[in-house]
Amino acid sequence: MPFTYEYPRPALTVDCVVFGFDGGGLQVLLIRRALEPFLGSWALPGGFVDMEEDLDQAARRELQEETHLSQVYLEQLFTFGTPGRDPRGRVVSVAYYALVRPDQHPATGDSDASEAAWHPVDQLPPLAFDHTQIIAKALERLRGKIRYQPVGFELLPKHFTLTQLQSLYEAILGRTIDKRNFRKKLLAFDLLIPLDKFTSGAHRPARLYRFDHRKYDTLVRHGFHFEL
Amino acid sequence: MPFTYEYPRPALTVDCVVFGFDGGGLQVLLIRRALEPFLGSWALPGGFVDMEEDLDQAARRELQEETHLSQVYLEQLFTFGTPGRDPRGRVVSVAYYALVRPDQHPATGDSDASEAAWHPVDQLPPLAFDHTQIIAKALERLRGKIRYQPVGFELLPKHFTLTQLQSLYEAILGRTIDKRNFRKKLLAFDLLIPLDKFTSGAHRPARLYRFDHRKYDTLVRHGFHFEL
DNA sequence: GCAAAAGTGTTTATGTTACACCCATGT
DNA sequence: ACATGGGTGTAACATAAACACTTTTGC
Repeated sequence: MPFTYEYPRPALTVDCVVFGFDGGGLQVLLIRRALEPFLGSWALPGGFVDMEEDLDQAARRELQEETHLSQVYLEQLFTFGTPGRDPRGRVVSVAYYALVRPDQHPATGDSDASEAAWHPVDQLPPLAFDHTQIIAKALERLRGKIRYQPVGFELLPKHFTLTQLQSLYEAILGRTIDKRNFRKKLLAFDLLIPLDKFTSGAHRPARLYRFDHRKYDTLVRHGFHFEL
Repeated sequence: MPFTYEYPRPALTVDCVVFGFDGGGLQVLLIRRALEPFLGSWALPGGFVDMEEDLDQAARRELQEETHLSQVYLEQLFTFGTPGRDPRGRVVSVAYYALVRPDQHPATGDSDASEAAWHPVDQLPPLAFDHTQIIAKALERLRGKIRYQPVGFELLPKHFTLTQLQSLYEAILGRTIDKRNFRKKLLAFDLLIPLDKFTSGAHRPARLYRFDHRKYDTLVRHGFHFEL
């Protein structure tokens, strides 16, 4: 069947808010724009959606192309379409957010053409388009989500210590948490598998754990609800 | 600045999942399609986004045009863009969901050209496009949202009884709730204003309440978090 | 032996659940 | 007077919060 709509069409893009955690604060991955408009400004990785690809695919492709990231946790965030958000004309953007583990982080100041760099979420430079707003919305979503879904693990190495996990929660939620209560509560879910592996370094070694995705999925199917 | 992108563009539409509550179960407002494809099928109200209008505006306009609804609670849900979801070609749809009060309900079997009718969410007819999926996603979102944001009030008359409110929660959450505990908890928020107005009818009159939106907004600004 | 981070239990306060009877009205 | 839905409190239980010291390592 031929495609016969006569309506004018907005351009359609995807943009990705990529979150990372370095042990200290939450970071966002930005690229320097190599094209007008906003040439040279920091911006979210993203670009035009191809005619035959799904929206998620478009987001993954752009991430790959502009930041060399693949295999990340990715979720649709919100669609931004206010007329005027792009100086060139009507552009509607489907925004996504991604969570990447430290071991997946591309080096800041990557050799590639499109320079990508991590920026602390609370000290962002001026950004192209409405990307500041998009990041604000992504942060809000992440803050809400982390409390009732175990997405935090996507920001940590596969093997992590309870202290790392706690620091992550503290960084995202923006408040301190009692160590004993935190550990008690998380271990009570019985979703963290203790490993026979420990950190080494200047101080007492800490036990490493991994998150039991399989068990979590099974529990969810049986109506289980993770909460903080 | 002229608009110079050379990329092919998907068509862009909005679709609205309109929820209503009649005291029994949760309902969705559907229209019969007056055009191909899916002529005569039930579908969500929706249509093409104009070049100069915001996405929310487009959703409100389509609601007005197809169901005569205005002034409803409206929120963006998700953007559906899988190639093939529309037999005519690539169409990306930004889905919204709306909550309407019983006193705003358009009469089922409206006189207008586009026939609109309420359908119980758990007994939907076959729908056009991927609208069944869109409704499923909207329901999921509503179920999640009602527990931590006081959106339920948008589905009730401005003045309502505690029993109505409880029935609504039971309908959406799909389980029964203890009457005394429910009332205790809700009244403890101190966000329901008791009125000097009562229902009349066959039995003991029930006190009417209204939700204190102002106070809620103020509390939220001070970090308050409504939950169940 | 000291600095630095890891690890561990108990008590108290708070919130959640379970549960049964009387009340006001229309017919 | 009876049928129907409206309205109310308390005790048991479970969950969350507060809180301080010992352990292990590298230097």
